[in-house]
Amino acid sequence: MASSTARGSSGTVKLRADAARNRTQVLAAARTAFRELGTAAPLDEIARRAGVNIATLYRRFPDRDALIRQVVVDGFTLVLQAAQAALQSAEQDPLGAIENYLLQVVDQRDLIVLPLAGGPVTDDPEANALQQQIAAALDELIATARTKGAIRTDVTAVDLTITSVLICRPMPYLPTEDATALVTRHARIFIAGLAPGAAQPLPAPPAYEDITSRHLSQTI
Amino acid sequence: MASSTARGSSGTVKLRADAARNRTQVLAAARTAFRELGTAAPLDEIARRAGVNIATLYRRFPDRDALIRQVVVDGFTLVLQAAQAALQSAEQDPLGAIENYLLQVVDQRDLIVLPLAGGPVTDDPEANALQQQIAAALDELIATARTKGAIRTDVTAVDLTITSVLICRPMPYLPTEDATALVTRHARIFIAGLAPGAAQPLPAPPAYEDITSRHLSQTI
Amino acid sequence: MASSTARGSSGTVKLRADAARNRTQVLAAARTAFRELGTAAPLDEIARRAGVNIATLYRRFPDRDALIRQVVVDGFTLVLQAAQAALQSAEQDPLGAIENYLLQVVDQRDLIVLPLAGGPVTDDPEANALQQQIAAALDELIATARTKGAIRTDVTAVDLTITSVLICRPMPYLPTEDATALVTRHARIFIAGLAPGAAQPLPAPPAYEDITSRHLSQTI
Amino acid sequence: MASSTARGSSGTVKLRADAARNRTQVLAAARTAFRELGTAAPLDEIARRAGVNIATLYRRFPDRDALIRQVVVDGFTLVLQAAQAALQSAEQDPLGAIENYLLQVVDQRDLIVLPLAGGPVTDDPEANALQQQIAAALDELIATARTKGAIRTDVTAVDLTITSVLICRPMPYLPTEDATALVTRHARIFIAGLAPGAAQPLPAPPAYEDITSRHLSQTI
DNA sequence: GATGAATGAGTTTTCATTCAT
DNA sequence: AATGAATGAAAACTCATTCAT
Repeated sequence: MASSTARGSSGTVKLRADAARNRTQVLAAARTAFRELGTAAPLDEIARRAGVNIATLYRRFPDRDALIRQVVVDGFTLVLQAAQAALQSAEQDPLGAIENYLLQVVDQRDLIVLPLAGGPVTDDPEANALQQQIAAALDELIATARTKGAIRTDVTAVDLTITSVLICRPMPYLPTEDATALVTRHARIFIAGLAPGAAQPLPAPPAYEDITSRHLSQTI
Repeated sequence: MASSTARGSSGTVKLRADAARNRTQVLAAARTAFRELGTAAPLDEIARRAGVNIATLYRRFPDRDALIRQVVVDGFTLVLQAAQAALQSAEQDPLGAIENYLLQVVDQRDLIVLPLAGGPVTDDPEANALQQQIAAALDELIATARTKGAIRTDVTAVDLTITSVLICRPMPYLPTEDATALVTRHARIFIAGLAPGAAQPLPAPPAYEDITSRHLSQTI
Repeated sequence: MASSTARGSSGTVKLRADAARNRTQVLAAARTAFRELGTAAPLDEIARRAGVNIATLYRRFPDRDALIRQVVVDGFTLVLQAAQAALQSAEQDPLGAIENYLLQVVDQRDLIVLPLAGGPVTDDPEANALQQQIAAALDELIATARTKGAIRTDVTAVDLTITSVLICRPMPYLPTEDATALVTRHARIFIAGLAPGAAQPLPAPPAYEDITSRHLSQTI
Repeated sequence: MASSTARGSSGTVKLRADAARNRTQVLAAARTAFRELGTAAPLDEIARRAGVNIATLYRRFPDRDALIRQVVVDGFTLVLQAAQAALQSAEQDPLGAIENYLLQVVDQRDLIVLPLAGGPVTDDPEANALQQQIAAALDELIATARTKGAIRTDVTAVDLTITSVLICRPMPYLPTEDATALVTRHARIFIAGLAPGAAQPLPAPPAYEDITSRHLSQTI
């Protein structure tokens, strides 16, 4: 999928084997470079890490934005998979399903580059579509849990969204294991806070529409 | 303070009025530029936003690092104040004190630029000192709360630290109010999760020392 | 004028002496480079010829277009001066005035870089204004000459315009003197052809409006 | 001819049908690209316009020069045909023959890419030969006309040459019909100026030898 | 014979930093 | 103290050319 095809003017096309390999390597290098250096990371540094010539990078991704977009789409795909996997067990164990979702996001946070300081994600249709699917899945997850009385009634899918974003923010100067350990703890405490009866009611979240499209496309 | 003095070879000196004003403006511009563009934001862009010449910026801050350092120190100062303020009420209402701390950080998150992707904070003695004071205050806050049985026993000051970091991460493409609303909700749920009896015990956090000094100076 | 001022967002500003000198040199270098290599001439080659750093060139002219535009405007200015000078003697000697105009353009053709292959002139207001003044002056020149019966009645100002363009086209691989000699002869024959009674009536020219604005701005 | 053969080490060879078609398309694309963008036009842009792969272009034309050379030779061929056609009627109507020549050049100017700013034509034997034949034909045309007293005695074949060059210069930003109309008028006026008795004697042209070979090969 | 792909060598453009006013 | 200006070095981007399929 993302790793072996490219979109041209006439839809998705199959790449030659070596080209597909290069494309994958560039994306992997971009992912880590973006996390370490921000989305303004030098493109030739990315090419170097990927072991390809800078012009090869440009052949696959005509500009920085195209590269960012694909990295983001790849990340969104993983998030969607986590959400859909969680839905499987939502009926039996709603809170556990939410926990599974968040912890899976934590585990894969190195691969999930949500838009960072330094560069917007333009309105990419693929990203937008994924985003809506994620929202739908999280909505269902929350609805199921609420129906079963497994979570506070004032928690919404938006809260899972923003938590996903925060969890995935890179912390470049912490060793990966430490960052993961800290974020895991954070997620666990957050999940505990989802349980009903615990606390004061939450203030109203912004309307989902207000943070969608352009805006949310930037942050998850 | 930070806005009207500068450290030279002979210690802190009083600036001329216009110079002090320029310095303040540069710091404000840097703060927002860092949040929007990352700490690699062009220095002349910062000068432009501050309405001063690039050479004037250089006169105040010999290099990018000096500028970052001061912005971070200003942010740390605010965090420390929030922590110390919270300590005042810790005896009477420990969980409320923690809540006060976190919500105050949320409220001021626009002013708190904790180190971002794109540039490390070098070992600044002033930043390090503040960081230790923050750690001490949060330690005391947690200790008091734990003694009073107001929080789960497996929660530590480190959890407050990492939460502060996550809360303050910029979300450049969300309108400020929306970002704040979302983060506020996140903080409230997290705080609820701090209450005792709620959940499964947490995994052990990394040793505080492991994430301190160079490392933590980068992430809080 | 063009050599010592620059237009910023707040109108025309006086340049520092050294900056003005650099600006002039860059324009001179651009003029010849454009004639020799086309408007796609490497900008660093132009900077080199001007004896300034490439970044200095960019400081004065934010992109290639700005540079082209100014070179064109400078050329248009010379053409306008030639047309207005010719008007002085139009009453006494109409055909001689036209001849003076064309031969003056020939003489200065090295300084007159009318838009060349390789780069459009965007709709620059200054260029457009000059162009209209040129058209007005040539119109008057032709009208006077026609009234006096000094030229064929089917000749129009457009014919002078297009002739100016052709005359000024660079011939990079001819020695300057040869090119000038050849073009001078060409102009003289053309002028002879303007006399009345000589030849068959010409086919109608395109409407002036049709070749004005965007279009004519490209060719004179 | 030019469109269906290629010169290899063993002389001219017949191309396979598809190869010949590709070659023709490349030449046509090159012709327009050169007129629009100058002879420095990107080769892959030319390949794109021709609908062939860049490597296919290279197979036919080993370098840019070979491509330019063929385009120029094709143009020279058309010019020669026009000159020779004009010679047919030179005896009966000398001035009409000259007019026929120039107007035919005007009509075909889109197909005639005489060397442009941006790149020299190397000394191609085929081009040189054509050029000499053109010069001979124009010489004869002028000689005949002069003998018959149909033109001014100070006009030479060089004047026809330079006029041909000027006429053919591309005016990329004018609609083709407008450009042609304007140039047609220009040519008609010029032709009128050729008639005897009209004007002051012209200054001497540069010696034919001085502008021949390398130089003239660049400009006609 | 044709093409997708890769690359090295430019060229353009930006930016941190220093200098002269 | 502040600014306009200049510059070297880096980064973005393009393009001619060759190679493998």
